[in-house]
Amino acid sequence: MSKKFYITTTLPYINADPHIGFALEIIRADALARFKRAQGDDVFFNTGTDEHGLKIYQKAQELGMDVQKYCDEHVEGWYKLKNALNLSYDNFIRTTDEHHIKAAQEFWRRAMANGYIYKKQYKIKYCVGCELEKTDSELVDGKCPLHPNRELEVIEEENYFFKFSEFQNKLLELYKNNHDFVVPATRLNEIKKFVEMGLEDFSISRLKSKMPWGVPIPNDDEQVMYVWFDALVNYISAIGWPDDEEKFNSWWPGVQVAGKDNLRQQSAMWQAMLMAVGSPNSEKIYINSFITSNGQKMSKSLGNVISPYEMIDKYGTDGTRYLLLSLNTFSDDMDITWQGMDDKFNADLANGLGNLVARVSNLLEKNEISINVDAKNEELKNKVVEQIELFRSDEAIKFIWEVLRKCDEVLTIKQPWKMADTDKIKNVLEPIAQNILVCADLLLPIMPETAAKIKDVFTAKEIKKGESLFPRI
RNA sequence: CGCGGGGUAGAGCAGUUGGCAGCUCGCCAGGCCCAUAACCUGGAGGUCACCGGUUCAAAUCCGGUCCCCGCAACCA
Repeated sequence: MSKKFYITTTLPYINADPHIGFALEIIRADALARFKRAQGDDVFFNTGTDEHGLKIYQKAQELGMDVQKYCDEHVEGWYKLKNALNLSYDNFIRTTDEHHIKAAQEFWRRAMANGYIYKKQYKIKYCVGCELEKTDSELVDGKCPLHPNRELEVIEEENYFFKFSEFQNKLLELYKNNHDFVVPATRLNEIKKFVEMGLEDFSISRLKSKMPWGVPIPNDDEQVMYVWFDALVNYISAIGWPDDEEKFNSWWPGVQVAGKDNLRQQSAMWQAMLMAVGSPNSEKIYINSFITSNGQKMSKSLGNVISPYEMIDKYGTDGTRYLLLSLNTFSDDMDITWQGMDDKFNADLANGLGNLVARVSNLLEKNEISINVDAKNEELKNKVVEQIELFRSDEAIKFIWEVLRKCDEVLTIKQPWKMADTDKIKNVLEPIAQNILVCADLLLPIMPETAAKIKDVFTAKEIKKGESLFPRI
């Protein structure tokens, strides 16, 4: 029986446009999913959209639209990403899906039955100027930075709370017993420290009168679930929880990919929630760093936003996948610029891989040579597999490019274009073409179309040079 | 003394069982001419933030200083 592998991204908020950071997240998940499939594993790859909450509700109100209809329209922008980035996900969940809503409610019931949900009064700081609730971290000197002359109102509200505080020791134990539960290690360390400092219960509901756009709470008409409480449940509702237990158990626990802004939610809160309903914890959580542009956070006001669609226009789907997968997302925030990406595209893809395929296939065509395609390079394969397993596609790419570079070097030294004897030419070109084929195989999870094209070129009976893979920019 | 990360060639980075300081891009010179003005070779360029300590030997270990960046909870 083949191994089961479940991987999921986080669910982006539906009202925003697809962000480059999410593109990175989902491409990385996609590459790992494709890799596992190529290894023969049975893979389930989940993504989707988070569709509840105040922001979405307000936006729909602004537009005078029915909220569900607003979501139905906006989800199209997210569906588009599948083709644009050539994603291979098996499931696209929407938190407004009927099944998901029922799952979230069942999750609530069980957590409640186990004594981890309770009601309490709590104080909200409210800025009349903004007409918004303010958290302490938003305040400057105890005042709203936008309206420093107004006093904040304190409103008492009764909400449901989740007993997060009870899970401190269990979470610490989880981290202690699973040294790579959160990858990279620095993030595990970060969350460990956070949990060690002590946990406070958090509110998981909102008054329906103020914000009706949420999952209804079982046995309470006055409140709805706070958006992320329901959203997190998607990771298990997507694989059949709670009604299809067999399916659920066959896939869970799974691997999660998230941005560093999600470290707490995924590796602490969500894990505590799973404990609260008696489900196993996640298998592993990969935390990506952020992508910055010109050293700054991308923001509309700075005008330095790079959208995935712009990248695709310029570099193509595989070019975009390559550039993003070349980043080391486990280090500091990664800075990208158009100039830098142009340079890398030209160096690695146009001058590197593309040019190499062109020169080799051209020589094979001119001399009418076909090659034995049964090629192996175990050493390279092992190194690449190891890195992909560690979620280090950037390192895997480095190993592959070392080999490609070597191919260029051998060509220059042996100068097969000067040779007259076809056998001698073949002796030079065949091993090179075979190495390229091995690389193509290994590149399949990273650049699926390009890998297929390269395979087509060199496995043909009559090899033809064909179109260039990556024209220079 | 809140928590965490970082400061290595012009740029981006790698480099912990301590042992002549590396990679990619860019730059300069040469080679090659099959290929996408592509490819190959060589070179210039760094007192590894600073100060002190341990050691035969420190980018790497220890102590201190300066600077930068995240987070500080319900911002899903």
